[in-house]
Amino acid sequence: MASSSSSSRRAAAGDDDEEPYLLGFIIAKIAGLRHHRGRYTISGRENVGLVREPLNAHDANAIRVDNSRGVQAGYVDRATAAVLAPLLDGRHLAAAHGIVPASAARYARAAHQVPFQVHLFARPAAAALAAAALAASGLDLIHVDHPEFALSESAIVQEQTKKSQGDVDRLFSRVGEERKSRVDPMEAPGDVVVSQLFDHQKAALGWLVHREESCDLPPFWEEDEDGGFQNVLTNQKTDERPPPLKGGIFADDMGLGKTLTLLSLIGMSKARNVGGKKARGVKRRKVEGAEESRTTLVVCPPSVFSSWVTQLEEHTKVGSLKTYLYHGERTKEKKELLKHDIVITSYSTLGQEFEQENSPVKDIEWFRVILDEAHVIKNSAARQTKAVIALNAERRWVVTGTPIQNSSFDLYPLMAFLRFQPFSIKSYWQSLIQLPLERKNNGTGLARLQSLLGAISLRRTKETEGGSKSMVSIPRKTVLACYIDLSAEEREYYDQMELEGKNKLREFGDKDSILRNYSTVLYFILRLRQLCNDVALCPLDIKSWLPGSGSSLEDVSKNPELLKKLASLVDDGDDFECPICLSPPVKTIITSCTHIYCQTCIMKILKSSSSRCPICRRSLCKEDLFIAPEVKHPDEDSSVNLDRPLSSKVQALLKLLRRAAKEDPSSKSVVFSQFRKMLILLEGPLKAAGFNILRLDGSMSAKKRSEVIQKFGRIGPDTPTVLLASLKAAGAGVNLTVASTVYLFDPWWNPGVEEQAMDRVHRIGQTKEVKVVRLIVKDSIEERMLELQERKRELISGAFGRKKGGKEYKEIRVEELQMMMGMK
DNA sequence: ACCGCCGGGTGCC
DNA sequence: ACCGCCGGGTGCC
Repeated sequence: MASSSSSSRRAAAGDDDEEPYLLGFIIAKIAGLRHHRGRYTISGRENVGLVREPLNAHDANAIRVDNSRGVQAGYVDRATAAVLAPLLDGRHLAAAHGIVPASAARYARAAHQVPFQVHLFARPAAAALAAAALAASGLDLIHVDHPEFALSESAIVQEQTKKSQGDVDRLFSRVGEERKSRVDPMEAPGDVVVSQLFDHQKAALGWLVHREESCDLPPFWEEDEDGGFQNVLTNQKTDERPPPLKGGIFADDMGLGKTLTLLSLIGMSKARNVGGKKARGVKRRKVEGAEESRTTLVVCPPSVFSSWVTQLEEHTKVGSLKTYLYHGERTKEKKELLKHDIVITSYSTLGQEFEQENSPVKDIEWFRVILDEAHVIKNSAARQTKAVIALNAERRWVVTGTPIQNSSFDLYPLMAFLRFQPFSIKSYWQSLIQLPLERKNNGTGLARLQSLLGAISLRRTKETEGGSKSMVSIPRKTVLACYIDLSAEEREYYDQMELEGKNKLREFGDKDSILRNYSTVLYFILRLRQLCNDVALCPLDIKSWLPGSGSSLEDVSKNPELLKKLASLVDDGDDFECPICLSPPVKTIITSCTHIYCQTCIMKILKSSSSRCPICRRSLCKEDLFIAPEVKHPDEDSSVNLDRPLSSKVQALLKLLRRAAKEDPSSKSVVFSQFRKMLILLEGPLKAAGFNILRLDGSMSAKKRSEVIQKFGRIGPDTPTVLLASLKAAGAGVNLTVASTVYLFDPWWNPGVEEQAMDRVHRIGQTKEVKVVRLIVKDSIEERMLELQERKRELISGAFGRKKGGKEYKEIRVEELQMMMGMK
């Protein structure tokens, strides 16, 4: 539901008055996530579409929520929909548009519902009425004059991309690099092409065939370990494999023989088709049935017709490539066209037919479309351009002899033609490429454009040729465990905590009771895990949280339940955000209903309107707000008490690191922990031992993070050799291949999370063998977590199938808890 | 009992 | 969903 624009007649000055503007937003919930595939693809700050479903059988007010790829994620919760639907239907609201906070996106795939912002647009004439209706309904309209919140609809898109400008550039340059994987050259099909190809043409042919037939993910897409797919640029996620980009830009210099190469490509698929029939009988025939044809449509300016014809005559066997010139007087029969291997037409012919009823070129599902001298589609408004973009074909090529990245015309139509997502979506193209390009003061736009084009195009000049690297293969990875004995003192703490936990569990008794007290059990598990790492993680850290300064609000530490909730959030290194301003909270407030906001954000709302929690609508008064102590910023915290003896695990890590440094002083390591605090605790001892270290965690801004990664990537004397990283901060796309050793400081029961961490180091670009060392405390919850990992792996690999409906699922969970506590 | 309370079924719309 | 909510079963202690 985009805000509609009245662009058709904008002569009169008063016209602007009709433009819808952003009234503000409300916080609603996406409900029913469990029922819709779109939940897998919700990512942080994703814009989601709201689609009114007046004919929904269950609720006439239904409003569907689609993710940015158009896949349904759920519905707007019933209560909110009941308010919004009449306003939308009555045109009091011109549009509504959702945005999902990053923290909510993180749990969307597991949750039943997540909160999100719904931005509301109204025309001035209807705005007052809409606002009044919203107020009457009890929904809190958060106005745009909120300090953190100055945006228009387009600003939302900008906001989304702005957040990681540095990351974005790194991603672009990475795409530019990775494309250069070597592709084998190919000989022209002898039964069609009579000429001998030059080496560079064979290489080009190999590349063209590779592009058409490889099943690689399109640029910027990566597969994650749970079988889903993520676009590292836009953060879109999907569980359906994005289709490969079959085609690209063939931009060799004039005179290198592009047309001959293309004829070889066309002959190739024809020849293969014939050969395949013999070799693979049934299978091939089935595929053929699904395809309409093997006919290639060539679109070019009429001046180039003759070039194609002469090249055909000169280089191909007579009659081996049947060609039809679709220009001037021409057939209307699809069948007739499909009898040929090549149909050549002009851009203007296509343009003419674009709006006609029976145009065979428009309707045919072409095997392949080639746009030759593609400059014609520079004007995105032109009918010809639209016609070309609308053509049906799986394989799409743009052929040009001029280096297009230096020319000034709009390349957006090209992306649209190639169906190269997300650049084929105008707003993405604009914000990622076009705007930076126009700003010009830095090279951002051009650099991105070049790597983008580099990823999908082949361009050789007459002077330089080749430049291909050998295919990358990744060296081996070995995983070892280092078992650690706790000191007598640590063991005492640990055993005591474990005993307490076991007693509690026994006290709860039956499964239901355990489930009711789930959080308490988790609390013990958390504490035990912390004790394995370092006594200092627990429980002193909670005591050390001092009340916020001079506020009239009550300190959360007087409310143990809420404190526990906050503690687990912070300890797990989860960076949460205020759902009102979508930023990390400033002066964190936790409500009695356990929702987290900035102090200013929530106060403003409570003052302005209904005094209810924007997330759960429970009524709130000042006594329901608790101020959380400022989460200490790591930098202020590095002066850790060094008098304390080092924990057994820290000592073990130091030993391992020292040994590795002795063997190879230049080797680099990454230490992963799930506890941000642990990383901070490690800083002091490691520095004291003479290591040059860096830390990377979730509390850092995207900019800071990329800075850290960059620094760690430097090679040479006096460069950092140890990176302390939190599992979650080193997310998808982060490349830590300068390191060759990984220390997993603490285990996690989901093996996938650890895999992901290892893969930051063990991935394309790694030149050394990778060693992964798990640090495991003997006879502790950590050993049991390893066992659980094993079980999970079995579960994942399907050994247990899918027989866990309802109760059985619960049983597994309770068993897990009991097992963790050493009771089964 | 035209109630309260318990506990199972249930879960977007 | 480890919730809330609905509606059926139930009914001194």
